[in-house]
Amino acid sequence: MDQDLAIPDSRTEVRPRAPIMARVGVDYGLLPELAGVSVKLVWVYAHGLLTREINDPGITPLRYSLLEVVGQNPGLQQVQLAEALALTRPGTSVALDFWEDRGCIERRKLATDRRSFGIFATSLGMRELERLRAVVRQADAALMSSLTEDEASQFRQLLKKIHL
Amino acid sequence: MDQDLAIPDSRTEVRPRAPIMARVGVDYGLLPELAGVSVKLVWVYAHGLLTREINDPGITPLRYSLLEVVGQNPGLQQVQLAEALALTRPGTSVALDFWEDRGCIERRKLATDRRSFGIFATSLGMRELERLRAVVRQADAALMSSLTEDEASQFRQLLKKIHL
DNA sequence: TATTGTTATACTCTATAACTATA
DNA sequence: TATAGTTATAGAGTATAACAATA
Repeated sequence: MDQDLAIPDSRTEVRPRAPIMARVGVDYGLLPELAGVSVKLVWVYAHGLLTREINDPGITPLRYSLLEVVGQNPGLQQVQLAEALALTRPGTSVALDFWEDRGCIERRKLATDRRSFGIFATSLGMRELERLRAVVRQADAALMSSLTEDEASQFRQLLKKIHL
Repeated sequence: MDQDLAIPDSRTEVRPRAPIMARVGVDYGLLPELAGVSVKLVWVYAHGLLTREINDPGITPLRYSLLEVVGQNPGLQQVQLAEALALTRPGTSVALDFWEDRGCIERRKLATDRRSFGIFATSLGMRELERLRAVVRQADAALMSSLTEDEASQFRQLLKKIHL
């Protein structure tokens, strides 16, 4: 697999469609001053890195997040998963179908309320989750690779100060 | 307009669908450690803030960016605009149609190459751009409102170090 | 009557393909 | 033959609406 060491010079390939804003002859006006614009560019970059590192068109970052929460919280109902990840109920259904088709999760009928299920990761699902965690950690490290350790930890703190 | 002073406590209304990750009883596992996850949450927050501040469903952040570049670079061709903003040519066409319908830009036939146009902001377009700049600056300030001045400037620097 | 989950449907973005008019 | 721009079309992703089963 040639993606394992593809951290250093791969930024241009990995950024599929994002403006560069260091282009000769184009004046971006206010845009480079806006934090929001930089946030978007970083997000596009991060999403591209992760998508490439995962290397499986079916597994989106969001679907990985779902598997992560299922693995960490065995037996949650679909409504609870939907709320935890800010998904709609139909979206949750479809995403769980995806993981169920891959044998990674199972829906177990609840004895107490036969309308709903408890969602559990299978042992295959737990192995898949472990595999994805390594991949995701690597993509996140690649995202931070232009920062020092101190800068990266500052960056994480500042991000949380904004969204928490 | 009640949105003018809606900076302080409006975060929950402004964040339409983003997980909170400080929920009791749900373990998010690896997710809170990932910078990429925080970047996405901040982006969703920023997009929501800006969309609400603009308060016009037609004017997306991307369309504002286009008007900004047109205003700063009179006479660019559509292919150049497309490249500068990493848009497809069809996407550029449609976005320019939007601003042309609003009387904000005009396509002027080039004498040198009758296939293409020079794109210019009209005087109405320049006024609209000025109006939007104020709105966008305000949304960006709101995005940074939980940070001190120093933190905000650090944050901008770190973002650029990642995406530039 | 309200809730869980599913299916059907629609809407937005964005991407590609096909077309025109020029070069 | 290649390029600028447009129009048509198709694919994700995500939203709502309608439905079936159960409470």
